[in-house]
Amino acid sequence: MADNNIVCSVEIIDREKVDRVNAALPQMKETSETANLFKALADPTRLRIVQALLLEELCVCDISAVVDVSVSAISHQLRLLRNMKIVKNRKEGKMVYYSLDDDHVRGIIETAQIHLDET
Amino acid sequence: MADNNIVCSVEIIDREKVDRVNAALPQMKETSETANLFKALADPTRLRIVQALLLEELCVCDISAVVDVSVSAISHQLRLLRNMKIVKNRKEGKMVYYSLDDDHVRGIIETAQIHLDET
DNA sequence: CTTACATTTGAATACTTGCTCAAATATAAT
DNA sequence: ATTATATTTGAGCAAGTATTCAAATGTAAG
Repeated sequence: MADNNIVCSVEIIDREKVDRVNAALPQMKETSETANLFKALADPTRLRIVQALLLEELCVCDISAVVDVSVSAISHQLRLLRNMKIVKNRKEGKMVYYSLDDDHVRGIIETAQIHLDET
Repeated sequence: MADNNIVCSVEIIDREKVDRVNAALPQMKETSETANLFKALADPTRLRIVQALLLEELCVCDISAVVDVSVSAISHQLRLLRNMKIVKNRKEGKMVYYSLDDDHVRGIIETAQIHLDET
C-alpha cells in the first residue's frame, strides 16, 4: 500500500471532507473486532450452526446431522465460535451440548435477513 | 463430509430434536446469501469503506486516503461491494463518487457494535 | 492531438481458511 | 482392563482472497 498510497495521499480531492470522516470513524481496533464478528458468521457452516443453536441446545453429533457436515469439521468450527464467545458448551457424560452464549447474535442475523428480503 | 458424516447420521443422538430443528431452519440457499452479506462486511478494509460511506459520499481517491489503502485495492473492493448492492456510484467528470446503496447495513453494523460493547 | 489525472482491470503472489484424515482424549459400558 | 462412543486436535491439502504491479480506460485540460 506504500507508494501508490502516498501518491494518493498527496492527491486528496477534498481534504476537509477526509478529515471530517476520519474524525468521526471508530478506532481501527474497533473496526477490526467488528469485522471479526462478521467473519465468524460469514461461513455457511458456521452460520448454519448458529441458526440451529438459535432454536435449541444441541450436542456435537446432532449439530453434525443438522448441518450435514462431518463431526470433525463441526468441532473445528465450534472451537472458533467458542473463542469468539458466540457459543458456550456444557458437558454431560460423553456428550457435549452447545448453545448460544450471546443473544445479540440473533439480532444481527435477523437484521441481515431483513436486508436481504427487502432487496 | 461423506463417510464420517454418514456414520454420524446413523448415530444421531436425539432424532426428534434433529428433525424439529431441521424443519425450523431457513432454506440452505437463504443461509448462503446471509453468509455472503456477512462476508462482505468481514474484511477490515471493506468494513472501513462502508463505515466511511455511512457518514458521507466519497470519491475513490478520498476513500483511499481515509482507509489508508492503495487506490487499486480500494477499487477492487468497491467492485465487490457494488456487486453485493451495498454501495452505488455516481460519475462526475473524471471522478466517481461512492455512497451506500442500502440503509439496512447501518442497522447490521450498529447491532454488531452493541454486541461487542456489551461483551 | 497530447498530456494529465481518476479510476478500473487482469495477472501474479502471498496469505488465509475450511475440510479431511488419522490419532489422541475422555467418559461410559461390558 | 477392554471396548465402544463422543468429541477434540494437529497436520496437510485444496480452494479462496486481499494486495500489488503494470497496463488499460475514460475524461478533462492545455
